[in-house]
Amino acid sequence: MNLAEQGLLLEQQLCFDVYAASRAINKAYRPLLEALGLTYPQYLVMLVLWQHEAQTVKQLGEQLQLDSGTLSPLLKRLESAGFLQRQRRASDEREVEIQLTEAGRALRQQASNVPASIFQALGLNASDYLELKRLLHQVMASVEANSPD
Amino acid sequence: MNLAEQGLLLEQQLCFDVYAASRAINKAYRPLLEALGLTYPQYLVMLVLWQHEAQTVKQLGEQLQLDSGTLSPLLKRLESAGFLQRQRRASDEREVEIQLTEAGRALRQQASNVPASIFQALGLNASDYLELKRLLHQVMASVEANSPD
DNA sequence: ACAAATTGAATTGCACACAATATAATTGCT
DNA sequence: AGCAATTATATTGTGTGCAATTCAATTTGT
Repeated sequence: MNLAEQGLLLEQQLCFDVYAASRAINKAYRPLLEALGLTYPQYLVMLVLWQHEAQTVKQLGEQLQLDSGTLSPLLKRLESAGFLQRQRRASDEREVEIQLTEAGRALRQQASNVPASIFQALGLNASDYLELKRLLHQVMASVEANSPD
Repeated sequence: MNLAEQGLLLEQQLCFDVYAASRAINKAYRPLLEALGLTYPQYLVMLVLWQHEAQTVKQLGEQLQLDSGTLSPLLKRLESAGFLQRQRRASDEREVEIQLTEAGRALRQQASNVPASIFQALGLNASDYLELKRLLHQVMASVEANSPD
């Protein structure tokens, strides 16, 4: 087997591992978030909003690296669920401001035990946790330098 | 801010990083694979088939951790594209055997430069590459121990 | 001032993911 | 042999992701 063919084997490793780990983590969140009526991407949006209540779609997209094609329908579902409201900003009618409802704020308390449960499920000690985070950031920085947004 | 609230901040870090890195990597593959007429999940299926030509849907699913709900339509698209054929196995008609076509085999040569390009784009040295792989495997093992397939 | 370019969201179209269900074939049990 | 349980795949329905397009509002250049 030549070098190129080896690549097509080794290849599958790291990138596939990131992809598989992402799906495995999503699966771990599912039962916890189901109790809150959220999917994992919806939970991420709520996390951002719990930190800073009023955000435009664009600001959410920048933090989550998601575009309006993903966020628009997701935010509508969260609005239907009663967790937030969407309204055009008066100062610039192109922007849509997202605000939590009381139910959306209340959900934060119910979610308070989720992070610890997940951390537990990941099975990493503190230093491995930080090391993994560092390596993922390095990968993202490199990849985005080559294929910018 | 109490501990639970801190978790809802820190929280976003590692799991979000894995999720964001997975999407960033997918984006890096996109232009390379577009030239081959493949998506990233389709490329993963082809990688497995290049290693071992004849596989059932179940065997592919075990290696990729994907179920028939994802694989069935994906394999039909690869069949439409002319890269593989699907046929019921005579010895057990519940199984569908996937076989590469000549075009599917030929695609391997065109893909031979993809792994090196991606490795380059990841911007990791060999030891970081292995460390990241190790940590992701550890996460997957822990997570799957808690929420088995 | 005002046409052209830009910006922010939404929409459309396509391709995953995955839970839940359905269907058909095989195996196991008696 | 015959029926229940199991197995392998497909289908359905919901929810992302993201490229490409559209549309309205704002900003820019002259």
